[in-house]
Amino acid sequence: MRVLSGIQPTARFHWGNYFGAIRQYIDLQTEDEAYYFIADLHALTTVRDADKLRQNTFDAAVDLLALGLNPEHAVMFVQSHVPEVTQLCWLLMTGTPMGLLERCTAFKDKKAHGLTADAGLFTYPVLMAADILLYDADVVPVGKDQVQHIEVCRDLAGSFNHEFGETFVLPKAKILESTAKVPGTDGEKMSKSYNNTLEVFEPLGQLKKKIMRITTDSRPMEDAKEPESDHLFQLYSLMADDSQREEMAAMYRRGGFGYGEVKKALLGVATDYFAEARERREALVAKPEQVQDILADGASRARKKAGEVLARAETACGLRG
RNA sequence: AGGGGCGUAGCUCAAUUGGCAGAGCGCUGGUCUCCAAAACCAGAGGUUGCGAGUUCGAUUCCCGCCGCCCCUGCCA
Repeated sequence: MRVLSGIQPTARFHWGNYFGAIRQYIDLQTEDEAYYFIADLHALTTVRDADKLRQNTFDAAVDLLALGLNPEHAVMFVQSHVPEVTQLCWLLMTGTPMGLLERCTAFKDKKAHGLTADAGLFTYPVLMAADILLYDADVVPVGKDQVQHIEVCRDLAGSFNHEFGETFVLPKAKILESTAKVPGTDGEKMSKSYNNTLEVFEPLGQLKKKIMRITTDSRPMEDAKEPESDHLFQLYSLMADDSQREEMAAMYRRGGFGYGEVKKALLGVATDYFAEARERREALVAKPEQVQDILADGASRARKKAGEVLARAETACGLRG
């Protein structure tokens, strides 16, 4: 079994990213083989600032390592460090029906929002297919919004296999149960595009300000409140242990205490929850060359596998003897 | 490719005949609040797409380029 997952370095990771996806990816790293890459080629479709892209890519690497991604267990690399992916992308693109891409909702959505659609955005699912097929991945953990792209990948791999003979492993999507709802500072789903995020490695002073500004309802302190329906409690539950959660729930039901208290408690558990990761991050930032070494090692391991698969595909379609 | 329209703050848009670049929303800080929200007060934010030209002076006028939208064609 080989698990593969990529993450775009478009912004710093927030709680929604972590509890919704990253944590699960990291938990899967002890599968037989795990490949994790930072999708800088995909990020290039939106991040059009060289320094920013460089910095984002480095930050993503450091953050993932700090959050527990272990290069001993998983192959961790930067997408563009394995140029084979763009070569495979072309092989796949030659057989890709336009209609398949036009049907992808991610593309339709962006276009509907008036964003300029360039060819890179349009062919994004093909690059994603190359990402997956290049490493013979069996399992791709994704949120449900990405399931369609996995289907595209299977379609492309299937038709290539049909035309040129068995070449690619057909991957399966592993749909990540969104076990926990992660609301943002306005109570809506936490998302960069809603500008309501709390970042995992936010400076603590800033985190405090953001938490204190989380929107609440206007009920007075005295009222008893139902904890499950409150987004402050939902956030608290993500990071509190069982006894803390019970205690907080009891406080809600009893009434007589206010949201200000909950926010302070939330800041407390959030600080504790990510404290070790923060320390690890500090240590890594102090030694950037160590991070680069990890990425270089990951790239060379990834390229070994990628070279095999690309050669197989090139032979199948007649590009090499 | 030809014709037309557009390009100004993060967003939507103003700016008289060519005369100190503005408003709303958003953002930041403050008052208030258990914390917020609302309300009120204050503040930050700009190479006016890029480049050249005319002019004492260009967001405004002329020329070139780039990008986006519409119409009409052309090619495969």
